Parts: sequence; C-alpha cells; structure tokens
Amino acid sequence: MSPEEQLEALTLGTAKILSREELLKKLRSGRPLRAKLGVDPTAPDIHLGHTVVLEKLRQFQVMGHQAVLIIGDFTATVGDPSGRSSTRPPLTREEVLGNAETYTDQAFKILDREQTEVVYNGDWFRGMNYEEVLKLNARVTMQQMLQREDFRNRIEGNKEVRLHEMQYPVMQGWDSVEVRADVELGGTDQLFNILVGRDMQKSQEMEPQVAMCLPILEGTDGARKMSKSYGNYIGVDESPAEMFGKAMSISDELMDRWYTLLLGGGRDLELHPMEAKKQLAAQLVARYHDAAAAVAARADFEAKFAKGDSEVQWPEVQLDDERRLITAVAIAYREGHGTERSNSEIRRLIQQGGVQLDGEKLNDPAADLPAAVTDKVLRLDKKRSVRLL
RNA sequence: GGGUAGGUACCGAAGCGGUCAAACGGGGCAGACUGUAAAUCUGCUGGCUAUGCCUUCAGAGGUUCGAAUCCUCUCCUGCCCA
Repeated sequence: MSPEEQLEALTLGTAKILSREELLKKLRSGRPLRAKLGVDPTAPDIHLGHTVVLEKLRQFQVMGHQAVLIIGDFTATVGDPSGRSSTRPPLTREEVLGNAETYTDQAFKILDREQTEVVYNGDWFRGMNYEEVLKLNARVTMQQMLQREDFRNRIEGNKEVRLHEMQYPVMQGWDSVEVRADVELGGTDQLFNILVGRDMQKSQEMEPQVAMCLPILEGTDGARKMSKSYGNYIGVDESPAEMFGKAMSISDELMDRWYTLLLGGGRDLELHPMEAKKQLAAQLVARYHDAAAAVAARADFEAKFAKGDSEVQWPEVQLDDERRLITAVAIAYREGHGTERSNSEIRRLIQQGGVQLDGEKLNDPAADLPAAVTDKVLRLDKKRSVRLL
C-alpha cells in the first residue's frame, strides 16, 4: 500500500486529525510508525465505545505499523477528568491491576496480541521524584488548562476541580515521550491531552506525534457517551444474547450512528428499521463471538418476542413448596437471573402488571401462586422470564 | 488565615419545629400503544414479618412531648478577601 493509500484508509472514520500533512510525511518515511493508545483500566470491561478506537489501532497493525498499548495503571489512580462533570473516585492499585488484566484480554479480541507492545505507565511514573514532576508541569500553562471545557464548566458551575486532576494531561503527554509515539489515537474528548503530548515531545526535541481523534460512540440511551458509569454500554465480553438484546433496544437514530461508527458504513434504507437493527446486532455478535452465535442469538431473540411462542429457553427455576407470589418472584430473580430484588420492588412490579404467568397478569402481591404452575413461564418484567419446574 | 453561603433520596433542587419517607424536575422502572424503536399517555421510584413498624435529610452530641428544620462541636465544599 502506498503512503497515500494508507493515509486514505487511516483517516476514514476519524473525527479530527492534526495533521494530515504530518501523517503523510511520516507514512512516506517508510518506517513502521508507532501508534499509541492509552487506556485507563478504571473499569474491568471493554465496551463498544472503546472498540471504535481499538479497531483503528488494529488497522495500523494490519498495515505493518507498531501498535503501542499503554495501560494507565498509574494514571488510573489519578482519573482522567476529560468530559467529566465531577472528580473521579480514586481506585486502589489492586483494582487497577485486576482491571488491567481483563482489559488486555478483551482488547486482544481486536488487536493482534503478538504484534502489540504493551507497557504500563507506572513503570516510569512511579520512580519519578518531585523535581522531575515539577519540570513536566513547567511545560503546561494554567491558562491552557483553564481553557479546557470540562474544567471551565465545572468552575463556572461552582464545582470543585482538584489540582491532581490537572496532572492528568501532563502525564498522558509524557507517556508519548516515553513510548516515542508517532501517532496517538483517542476519542475527540482526548484532543487536549494528545496535544499536550505534542508539546512534551517538542520540548524533548522529538518529532511531535500526530493527533488522531475518533468520534465518541453514544451509549444505548442514545444521549450520553457510552460508559460503564452511565450503565449504557455493551461490553465486548457479554453473552451473544445480552449483546443482541441490548443492541435491539437502541433507537433508530442511534442505529444509524452505530452503523457508521461500528460497521463503517450506512445502513440499507430499503430494509425495515427493525430488520436493519437485527442485522446490526447480528454483526456485532459475529464480530465478538462468531457467526454461529450471531445466528443463534437472532433466532433466540425472535422466538422470545414473537407473540405466542413459548419455545424459548428461559432459565429454569425450582420453587419447591413456595406458594407466596412475592417470594416466588424473588427466587426467580435470584436463581434464574442472578439479581436481587427487594420485596418492595417486587411488590411494585406485581401491582403494575409486570409479573405474568403464561400471559396472565398477576396483580395481587398478597396472593399465592395458582395451584398448578409446573412447566409454566413466569414473566418477571419486560426482559426476563423464568420457566417453573 | 479572615469573611460568607452551603452540605437533603440515583442526580438537580424545595422544605426551615409537628400534617415529612420528605414538594418539583431529570433519570430509572412498570403498564398501554408498538418494531424490546421513537413519540405519547398512566403509574411507581428507602426497607420490612405492611392499614402498622423501622432506617434516612454530612457526622457526633444537646434542647423539645416532638427535629431535615433550633443549639454546640466536628468534617467537607463553593464564593469573596489574603
């Protein structure tokens, strides 16, 4: 592939590149470029939002460039303030290391493990003394920091901004120096941090890295960015059924966005929106599991929601001699779906008609189960049911 | 360090001695309608052995028949000044 062709392919789907000219120049040098991606293991799971950027990094790999994955074991304990409206809760070192492990495992569903250089930024930060820290800090101005939107918003909203949060861009910038990055990938919310990396490199008389920003993927709620803390994510490690189901619950508008960002192309407008969504869901399952799983997930989904079809494999639950409805539902949630519900919650569900036995609403929380329930499907809520034994 | 305003449920925000498990909005959940979409309408949104009881209004004490509301101390945050 010629440098020009590479440039074309690499810039596809990106939101911002600083700058194309620099990238082309680097590509023309003919040497493998070092493409950096920093991830903070603040949560144990990689979700679809992360994959946008990981897939881009994978693309660099395929072209023969060197992917450098920085595990921010040190920076995670500080917490990236990017896009945050409040200070991140601190994580312990144990949590971070635990997360890092599942994180890399999941990242290698996308990246080629053999061809990825994995480094921990604690390796260089932990040994730094205060003098060195001060030197790094001298390279960034207060004004630059204060211009950042997330800090400005917090300041204007009279919310606290703690000093250590300002260290984050400095550290991320220094990472670029340590790994001699040619290109740094990140979401558009990372632009500032990536630019600090350029400054840091210039100050070390290195050729500055190219900033490559990818669009931020909205989560299943269609409003906020996909994030574990908003609970609007689909993890790459989730079961085919979960993945398929979650994907099906997104709005049509969001579906277009996901088609573009995750599958790299628009959807077929000839198709009924629901069919298009099923195909999207199936492709995602196929990507992170396999084709067979995608077919199965689709079939299972269709069986579950086709009216009158009770051929679905719901978890089976043994009630023993339990007759009281509330307790039965609690057991069904616990044994069948691994979730705990308080009695009050269950009472509400029952009163509001969420709980149904073979399609019949059971509205009275004080009632007992009907006499014969064996082999009947007890519906708990919109998404969960259980087969009684 | 000085002054000042505050800390209320998942979030924002009322309440400022009893009628407060605490208005209102957002979010979330459930029902109707649907395509597990959107929009819309309705209801719910601390817990329990449940017409009552228990735990919550930063924390610890106190006043009172009675406190989220008053007093004392402590912790935390914003703003202004240094």
